[in-house]
Amino acid sequence: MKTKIQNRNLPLLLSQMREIIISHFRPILNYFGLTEQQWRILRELADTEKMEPREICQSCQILSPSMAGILKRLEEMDVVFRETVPGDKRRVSISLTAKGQKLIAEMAPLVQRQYELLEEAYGKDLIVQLYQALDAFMLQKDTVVKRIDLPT
Amino acid sequence: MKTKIQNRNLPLLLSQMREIIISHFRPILNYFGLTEQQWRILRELADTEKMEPREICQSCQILSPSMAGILKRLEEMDVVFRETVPGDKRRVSISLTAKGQKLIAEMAPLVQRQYELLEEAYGKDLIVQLYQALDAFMLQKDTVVKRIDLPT
DNA sequence: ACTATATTGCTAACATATTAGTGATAATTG
DNA sequence: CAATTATCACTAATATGTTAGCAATATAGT
Repeated sequence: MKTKIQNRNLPLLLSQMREIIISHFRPILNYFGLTEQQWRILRELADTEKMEPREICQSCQILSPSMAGILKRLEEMDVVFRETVPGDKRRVSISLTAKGQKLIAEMAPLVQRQYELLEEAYGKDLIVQLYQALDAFMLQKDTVVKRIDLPT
Repeated sequence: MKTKIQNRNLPLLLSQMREIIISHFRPILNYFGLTEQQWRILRELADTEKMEPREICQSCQILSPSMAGILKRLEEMDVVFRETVPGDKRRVSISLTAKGQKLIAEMAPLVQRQYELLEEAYGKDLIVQLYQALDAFMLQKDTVVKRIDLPT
């Protein structure tokens, strides 16, 4: 036996990479009492203003069932609010409250400064190279990939 | 107000990238009744034979408290077993059972074939570029990065 | 109009993540 | 040797991930 997989584990490599980066920002989030998911959502809302849960799910890599609980807590924290979409009673729209905008404004310079420190430490080249590789891939993200046949 | 973060969200970009890749393998894992974490662990064990929980946690990006439950379930599935390390009664060692090795042997060719399909679809260049960027970063992963001062 | 289907957000149940903390053991120090 | 500290695996509590499925509403086709 003793089978080994010949290919490297690309998803794991990406997870490890992400962990290295996010570890430098986690202290900031913790300081403001936010979880990673909460911060991801607030940050998207800062860029896009109004978003519907489904859109937030897609861009923030969070599933709908998780989103329900997270949004509920963000509402209780009074940093986001929801309003129904006129003309479609199923849909709702999420936005930052004034308190939420104030929070973003307070965190933004700290986050940006930490990104600068990251570039200083690793060198701008490495970071740029990584962004380029990721962007090149993302441009083709809708490429159709064949799926292997699974035994029935 | 209306503050925006100037930098792109690198951790999110890496998560999205990972999701694109892993989505092509998830059907294989599901077919064999494995979760992503379970597969990650089995795959590492296939490469390294004996590993202690702490080592698995590090390489598989899983925290110790999660590991306890995951290993318990893998034991119940009879794909791994644990033995105590002689000379240190705190430590244990995890290995694949015969059944676990058989499972790996069965899955390996399917996983490898899917990696090939991935390369065919996206082009080898894109994949190589991505590996190079990640590897270059990983070589420097122990670089010391300054941390911003958080307001007291 | 009427039916069938799709979409949206939600809940339930279970698995895993996250953080803090525990008991047992080992290593270190005085 | 005794006392302190560190390490290791684990548990507890809560948050989120994952999968399946539901009710309400919207859309398309007849």
